[in-house]
Amino acid sequence: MSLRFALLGFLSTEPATGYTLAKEFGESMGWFWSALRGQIHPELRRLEADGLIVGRETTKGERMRKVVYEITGKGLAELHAWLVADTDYPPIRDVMRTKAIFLDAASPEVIERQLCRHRQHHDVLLKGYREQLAAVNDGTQPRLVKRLALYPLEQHELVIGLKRLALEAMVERAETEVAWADRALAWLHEISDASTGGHR
Amino acid sequence: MSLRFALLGFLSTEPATGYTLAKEFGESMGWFWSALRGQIHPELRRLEADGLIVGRETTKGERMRKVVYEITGKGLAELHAWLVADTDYPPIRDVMRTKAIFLDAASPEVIERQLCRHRQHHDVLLKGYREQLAAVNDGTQPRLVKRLALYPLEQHELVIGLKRLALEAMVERAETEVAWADRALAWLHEISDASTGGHR
DNA sequence: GAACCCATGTAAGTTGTTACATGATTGA
DNA sequence: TCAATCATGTAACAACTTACATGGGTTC
Repeated sequence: MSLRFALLGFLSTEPATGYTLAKEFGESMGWFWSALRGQIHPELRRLEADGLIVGRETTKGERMRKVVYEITGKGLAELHAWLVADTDYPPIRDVMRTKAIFLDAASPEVIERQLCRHRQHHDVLLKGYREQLAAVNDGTQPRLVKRLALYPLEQHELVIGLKRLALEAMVERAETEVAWADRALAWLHEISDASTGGHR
Repeated sequence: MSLRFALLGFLSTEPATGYTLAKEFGESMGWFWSALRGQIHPELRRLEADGLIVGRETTKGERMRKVVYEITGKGLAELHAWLVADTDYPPIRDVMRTKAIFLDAASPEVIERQLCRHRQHHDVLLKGYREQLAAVNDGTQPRLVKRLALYPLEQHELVIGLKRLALEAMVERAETEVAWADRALAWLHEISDASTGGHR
């Protein structure tokens, strides 16, 4: 159910087309909630059917049809209800750790490779989140700028602070993963050295 | 596709019934990969159809039918192939952070409540993971004991180490979340105090 | 005999992925 | 004119949740 609210949240900052939303949910918005076009277009039609958004049909250039979606009062009310409601957390499904507990059946080389890739995966994410955070901190993050325009000055600290906290959480998580992989790799080398009889 | 491999992994330690698997994937195994009966029973039938496991029909007591599933050679080969293959990481979908960036539309009380619940959610998980980790460290974790029985003594350090690492990752993640929530709450109180004119 | 655990199974619905299918606009 | 980008949509499939439906075994 959360894509629905992620879309409403996005549209509560500014109207957008399905295409734009799909791009955003694969890019900046996708740092928190990702989704593909195949899911977004149908969801938008459902949101419109429920009266939470309205699509205004226009054209780009002469003939190119496009639909700009705007959030409605009812949509804002739904969004607020979701913000207040208890968050329901997804069930735990951790591929890497599930793999890790059965990786005793593989060679040290395979284990090492999996840990390196894990490190690399999260290192890429880490760089992305740090960039986003830097943009928030120097006031160049476009989504944040648009969101701030909706609020009076005395609220800006709250708006910025929440976005910063969200990004900091993602940074910290990625850092934790990288540090974990490094520690795991160090341990692996330690026990490999020991079992090869202390060669060097 | 990972439930398939989580089941194969479990069955590579010992045979089990669908019921037992469902219980495990809601309990100890569920600390890494959770699944419900409605998904497990059909998946077991698919695994059997593919020749990766075999179900041996027995009875409990006089009349109570039960099917104990065992992994086959082909199943072990599939499991090993998955261990070696590149892990594919799920797309990012973080409910709390998605909520956080739109929470500027809610009152400080709502924000505080969401952060408290977030802290509580992860604190409960943290306690669970710490218990599991303690059991691994003092050799009383039943799944680990069974897994160790499959390996010669000189491999035990590796088996234990991998399980410990997996649990440590979960502990660290939960700790990071709790610390984040605490920091967020402190920040929230700070800006609330400031905006109410420094009363006390 | 009541409560709780062991054990199986399925069907409907929701969410998410992948691939197909189409066409206009912009800029090099 | 070619490539990239803007724009829409759908259909098949895979993964997961929820609810229904049944019945034996064990223990107090």
